Amino acid sequence: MELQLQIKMNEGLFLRNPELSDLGKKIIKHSIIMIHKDGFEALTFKKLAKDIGTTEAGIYRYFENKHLLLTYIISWYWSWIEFQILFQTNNIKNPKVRLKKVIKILASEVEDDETISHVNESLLHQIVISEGSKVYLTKKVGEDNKHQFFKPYKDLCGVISDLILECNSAYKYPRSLATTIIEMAHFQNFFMKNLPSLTDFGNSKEESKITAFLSDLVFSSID
Amino acid sequence: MELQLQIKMNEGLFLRNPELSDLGKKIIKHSIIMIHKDGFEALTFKKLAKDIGTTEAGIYRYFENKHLLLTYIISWYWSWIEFQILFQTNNIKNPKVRLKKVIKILASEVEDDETISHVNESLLHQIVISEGSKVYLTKKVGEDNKHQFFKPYKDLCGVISDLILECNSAYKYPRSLATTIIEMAHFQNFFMKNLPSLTDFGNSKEESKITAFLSDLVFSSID
DNA sequence: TATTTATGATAGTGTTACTATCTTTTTAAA
DNA sequence: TTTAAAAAGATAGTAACACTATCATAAATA
Repeated sequence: MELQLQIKMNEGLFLRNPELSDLGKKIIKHSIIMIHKDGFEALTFKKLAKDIGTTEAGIYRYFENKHLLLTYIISWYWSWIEFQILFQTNNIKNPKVRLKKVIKILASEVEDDETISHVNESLLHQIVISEGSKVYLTKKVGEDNKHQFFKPYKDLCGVISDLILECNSAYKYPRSLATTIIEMAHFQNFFMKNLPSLTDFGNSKEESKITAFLSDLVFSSID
Repeated sequence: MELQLQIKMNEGLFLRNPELSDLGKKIIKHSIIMIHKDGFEALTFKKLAKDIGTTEAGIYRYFENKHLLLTYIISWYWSWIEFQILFQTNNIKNPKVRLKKVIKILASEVEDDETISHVNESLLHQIVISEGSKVYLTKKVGEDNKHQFFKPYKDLCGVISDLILECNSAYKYPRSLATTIIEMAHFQNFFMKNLPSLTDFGNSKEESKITAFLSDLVFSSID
């Protein structure tokens, strides 16, 4: 059996769908590699083009600018993570066990998804940690939001929020707690690796401790 | 009685100390206004110079580049907030009451500090919400950290962390909880105003609800 | 009064973020 | 198989940006 997962992306993010051609997939693949290596600020379409073996114009035919390219790959990640969560928690009846699993998925290194060869999910995960918030921390948030560019993130937040309510229907802040889990899973990871004194796991650098912290935080609140 | 608060800034952040001249203060003042208006990405030294009535070179004599200028004003903010916290919680004996007050200070609009005329703290607060994390979300974090550029943020984290331990000396994650409070005070504010469905206070848009959420989160954890 | 220091004015350079155009190759319909 | 349409390659060009450099002038200080 050979399955292929295809994530349907918002059409406003691209000019030509990168999933439908070799060049498109190369753009995704190499932009992930390059952003991971030197950071988003250092990415230029010229360098990316050279890396791929095409020209600047070639990339502009797929993405209007680099911010939309970043928005694309980050959105893709959120959709993919939502699927991972639905898949991996599918058979778990107990909502608390499920929520615990969700926290773990969000706070752990991801394993590469072999069925999608043009995306290195592990690198992408690290990009989301250090560049993810730049997608909405702009003056154009409102506009981008109108185009529904943040729907995957919101959907994920919705899934977690519902799960929180399943654990405790009386809890008053399910959405804010959901975003807190998502953002902190990443921020604590970034701090642990880069500014360790801002966390309590700077020495060990074990991701399992982030899971422990978040679980403690969440279940203290909703129990 | 006339007091003047002066925050001693890390000397690596500037080439010439902006606090010591008219031009320097104008750079701070107008960069805050401009970043608040159009966002950090849109800021250029040329536009800033024109606004002030000087030339590009004039600004380069104070700051090596715009990222260091941002780092400067954000650091300044964290130092200022730490002072505000120490000052406003000075007489409060009960650590829980004090921690509650700290959460409120972090999550509320700031009032302008009239003693420092070249800084509009209220605008600066909004800048810290939407641009603050960009200061460390770069490939140069490690290097900047070595230069101690993040000391004010870390100091604030330390103050809050100590306070958490005062409330409950057995709590295992005081630092991570401190950064969670700081970051979430800002993120929830940003989401509330820009992507309201990610929070539970999107309709009312009252900052007091963020305080309520964070208090609930924190005191559930440490009690 | 002499000298250092800060500022102003102007020019120049390499790079980035595009836009445009024209040709060649690939794909798909007739 | 031919034809036309779509995608990709090649190249050029532009405005803005992030600087660096230089020289003159004004202000502060010794």
